[in-house]
Amino acid sequence: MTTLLDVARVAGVSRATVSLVCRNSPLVADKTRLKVQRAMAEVGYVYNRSAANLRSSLANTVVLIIPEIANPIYSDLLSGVEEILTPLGIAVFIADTIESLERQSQILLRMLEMRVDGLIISAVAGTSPKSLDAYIRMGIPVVQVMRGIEGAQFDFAGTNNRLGTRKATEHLLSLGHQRIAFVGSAISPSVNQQRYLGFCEAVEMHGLAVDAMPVILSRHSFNAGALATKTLLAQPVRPTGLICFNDPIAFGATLGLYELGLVPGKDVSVVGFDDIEAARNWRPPLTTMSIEAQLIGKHAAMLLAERMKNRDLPISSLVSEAVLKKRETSAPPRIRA
Amino acid sequence: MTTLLDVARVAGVSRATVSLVCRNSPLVADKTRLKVQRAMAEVGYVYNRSAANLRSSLANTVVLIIPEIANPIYSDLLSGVEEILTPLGIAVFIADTIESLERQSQILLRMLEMRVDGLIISAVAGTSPKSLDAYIRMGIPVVQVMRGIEGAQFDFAGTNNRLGTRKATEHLLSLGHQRIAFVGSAISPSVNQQRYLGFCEAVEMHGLAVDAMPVILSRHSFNAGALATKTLLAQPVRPTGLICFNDPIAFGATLGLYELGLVPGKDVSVVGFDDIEAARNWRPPLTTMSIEAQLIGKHAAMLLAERMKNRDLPISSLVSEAVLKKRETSAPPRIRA
DNA sequence: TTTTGTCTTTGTATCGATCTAAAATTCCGG
DNA sequence: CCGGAATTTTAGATCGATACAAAGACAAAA
Repeated sequence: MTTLLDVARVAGVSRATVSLVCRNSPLVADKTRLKVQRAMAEVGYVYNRSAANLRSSLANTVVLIIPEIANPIYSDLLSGVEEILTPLGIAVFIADTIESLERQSQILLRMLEMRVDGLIISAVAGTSPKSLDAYIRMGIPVVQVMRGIEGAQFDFAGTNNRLGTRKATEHLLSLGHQRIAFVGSAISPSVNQQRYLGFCEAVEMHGLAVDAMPVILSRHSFNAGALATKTLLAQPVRPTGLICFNDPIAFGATLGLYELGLVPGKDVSVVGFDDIEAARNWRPPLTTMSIEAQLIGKHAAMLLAERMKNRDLPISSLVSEAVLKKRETSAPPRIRA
Repeated sequence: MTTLLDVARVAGVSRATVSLVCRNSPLVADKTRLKVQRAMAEVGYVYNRSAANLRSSLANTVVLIIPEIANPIYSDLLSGVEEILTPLGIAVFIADTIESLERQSQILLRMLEMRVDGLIISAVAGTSPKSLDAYIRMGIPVVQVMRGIEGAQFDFAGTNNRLGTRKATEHLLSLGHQRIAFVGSAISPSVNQQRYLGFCEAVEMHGLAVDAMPVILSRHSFNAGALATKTLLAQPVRPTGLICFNDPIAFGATLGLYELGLVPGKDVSVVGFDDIEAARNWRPPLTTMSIEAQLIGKHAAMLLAERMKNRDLPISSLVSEAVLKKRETSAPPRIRA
């Protein structure tokens, strides 16, 4: 295994100089730099980050902790994060907690032991702020993304859920729908609460009774969305529009409609939430609220980068607004009420 | 920041003893171990992995490099890998190359610099075996998964693609289908080649003409699958069954059928490949070939673990057989030919 | 009591890069 | 060609855990 010393010997300079070249410091003269780089190539030198990290306590590494890697919004989020951090020479690792508190604390400990430079976390429901105390003690910046931790004092990047569903619901109301169902989440109670509130706001602002609007909770799968939809449409008075908690549920809803011989966007309108990539590739293309996950990722990364530069900044939130993507699953209701 | 020395002082033992406790060595007496653990808790000690890694050149870390994190088969793969490696005290990191050779080499370099203990890689198309030479030089074990690298001498875990599509096609043939289309991949030429071969084999073994079977290539999106399907069904002689390259394309195919007013599994049969979680949650549940990605993940991890113990083992492959998951999108053709 | 052997514990050198402060070199105007 | 400033380079200590060999503790056997 070759080290700085080997390179130094071949290049005929000191260890310290080679180290400076590694970190491309402006201190070294161009001639020397070239000589060193040639020597590095010659001996096949590979930088040892553990050693560097031990001495400098800078890992140039940030971890993105997400609850469910299979959910495509997190890959959008990741690409936003990388867009900001990669040019800064920071590597981004991903860790998947699979919605398990135990796994999450394992991962948190591991990252602490690795002395990562920062954390972007979409915490599992029920996470205690105490589980991040060690990070505060060690001065490692933490940014919350998408999901906040109750009672935690960290920067946050996310979307305005309440406003988002309000806009979605207003869209259907303005198309003339009078009976709109809310297909909520049985998985993320806190976010669901916010999104349901927005739904209620829109309905009330339109002078309709919230009680008249059916509500059902669903898991985040196609099948669950389809079942929920079939249940809703089996009721005596059918809704003409569906506001879904997220896109996968909305996809399930359209599948459920097809099974009932109904055409989404013609017989019943369906609106999703998130705007994952599949939404624009759906048939028919799904009307949904875009949270612009990639932008949220950029926000989170920017907050983290700022705080890495200066830990005394006041805590801040970057809450973006979801925008309506009107596609083909929403239209005026067939029969005006 | 507290170190081994701080703990040692509080516990009244030497630094070396504390180090042994960290690695829960059986050498320390139970009484001492307890004393040390109490001291650790008291001073809030956090293990420093960079220091440990520098000295022992053991990172207890393995990286899984995948080309597309949004593809759900990789999350199954990951869970299989973790099932094997986590109990061994090895942390698994995920890195996403987003099908970019440049990003892949960045990541490979980074991992080398971190002196990870092993690599499981599903390489980007066009990867040169040379890009892994440094790993051979440094004696870091590498296992290929799902996709092989042309000309590389590493262990491999994956599925038998040819046999898989052969079985899928035989399933439709045995149901009585005479005209079956192959909806291939425009993205992964090498895997597509293998899968198409299996399709041809089945057709020929059944005494039918391969030339009579329509073939079309598709990207891996719902939309592309739907379009391909509509193109196929616009032909004068319609296929009664579709063998799709993977599940997302098959999903697209069912959506395309719905748009044409046809019912998947009744009017036209659709068979997918991979058996991602969404397949059993699809409406109707999708008939598909399960590659058991989780099992493949376990295989890859086992191969890696073996090689970490002994680098002189002969190179080996673990190729598993895909199994048919007969669900509701396949049935005998409507009109017998 | 001494010897032997098993269990535990420890002192010290070491891993490879970085920090610091100081030394060496170069540059330039006078 | 010199002095002083600016630019480069360097020696040596250091980060925190681990390897190794050797020492200490203790019980049982002689």
